[in-house]
Amino acid sequence: MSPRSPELSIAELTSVLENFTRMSIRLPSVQRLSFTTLSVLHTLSQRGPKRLTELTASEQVTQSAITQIVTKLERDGLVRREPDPSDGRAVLVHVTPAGAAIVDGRRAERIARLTELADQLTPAERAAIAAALPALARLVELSQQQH
Amino acid sequence: MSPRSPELSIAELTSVLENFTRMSIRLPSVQRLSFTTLSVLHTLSQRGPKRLTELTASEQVTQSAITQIVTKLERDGLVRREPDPSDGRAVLVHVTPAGAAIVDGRRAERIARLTELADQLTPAERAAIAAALPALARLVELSQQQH
DNA sequence: GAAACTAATTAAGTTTCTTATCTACCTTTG
DNA sequence: CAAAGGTAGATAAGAAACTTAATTAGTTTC
Repeated sequence: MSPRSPELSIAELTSVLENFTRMSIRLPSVQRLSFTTLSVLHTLSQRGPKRLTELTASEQVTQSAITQIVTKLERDGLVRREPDPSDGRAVLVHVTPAGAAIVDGRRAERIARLTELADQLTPAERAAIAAALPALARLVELSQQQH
Repeated sequence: MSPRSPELSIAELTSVLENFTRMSIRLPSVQRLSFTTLSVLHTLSQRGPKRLTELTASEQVTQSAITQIVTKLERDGLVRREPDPSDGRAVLVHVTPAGAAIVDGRRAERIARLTELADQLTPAERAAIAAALPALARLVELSQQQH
C-alpha cells in the first residue's frame, strides 16, 4: 500500500516462486500420470498440436521418452496421432476431449485450492496480487520467447 | 497503474503460476539429482533438520523412497544422519555445507535467469510485482500451515 | 511387561526414464 | 535423378526412481 515503487527483489521473487512450484507439484491426480506426462498434456492443451520433436524440446526429456509417453497417452485415449500433411516423416499429436478434461480438472483443483487460500488474504493483499498479474504473465511470455 | 483495487482473478493467477512451475522445473542441474531429491535438499536447507517421516509427509512420496534418497544423499556427502536425542527410533537428517551449496547454486541460476527477464520489464511492471511479493509470500505460508 | 504403535530399513517388483540402434522419409548435390 | 547425408519417429535393452510388503528396533499404554 506504499505506492513508492520499491525496487523488486529478484531473490525474494525467486524464493516465492520456488515455493509455489513445490506446493503445486505434488497435487494428487486421480489418474496416475507422471509429471512429464501431465506436462505433455498441458502443453498440447495450451499450445495446440505438436510434433514429437517439438515436445522433446519443450519437455526436456529424450525423444524416446516422448514416443513412449505419447504411445501410452494414445492407448488411454487422451491424445491421438495424426500424420503431418506437410512432412511424411512427422506426426502431429492432438489432445482429445478426454485429455483436455484431465488438464481442466487439475486446473480446477488448483483454482479451488488457491481460492481457499486467497480468501484468507486481506482485500489489499488480493489487490496487490491482481495488480501484479499482467507483469507476471509478461515474465512468463518473455521466458517462452527466449528459450 | 490503476489503484482501483481490481478483483483478483484466481484462474489467471493459477495459470501464471502453472507456467512458472513448468518453466523452472526443467532447469539443468550439474549433478544428476532427481526432482524429489532436490526437493528434499531444499526442504532441509530451508527448514532445518527433519526426521524421515517428516520428509515423507512434505515430499509426498513413500517412507521407503525417502530412506533411499537420504541414503544416496548421505553417500554423496550432501546430508548426514544423526540420532534424535528425544526418540531412539528416529533419525534427524541434516544438510551438509556441500548439500547447501547445491541448493544455493541452483537458486543462483534461477535468480540470474529471472534477473535477465525482469530487466526486460518496465519499471512500473517491476514495481507491481514488488508490491505483490509480500502477499504472494503470505499465500505460500498459508498453504504450508494448512497441509 | 505384554500388546499395540511408530520410525526406519530392506527386498523385490513396477514405472519411467536413458542410450543405442534402426527404419522411413526428406533434402541436397553432383 | 540417384546417391549421400540429414531428420522424424519407433524399438530394444538397461538404468534410475519409485512402490508395496515384510522386518527390525525402539516407544507408549494399560
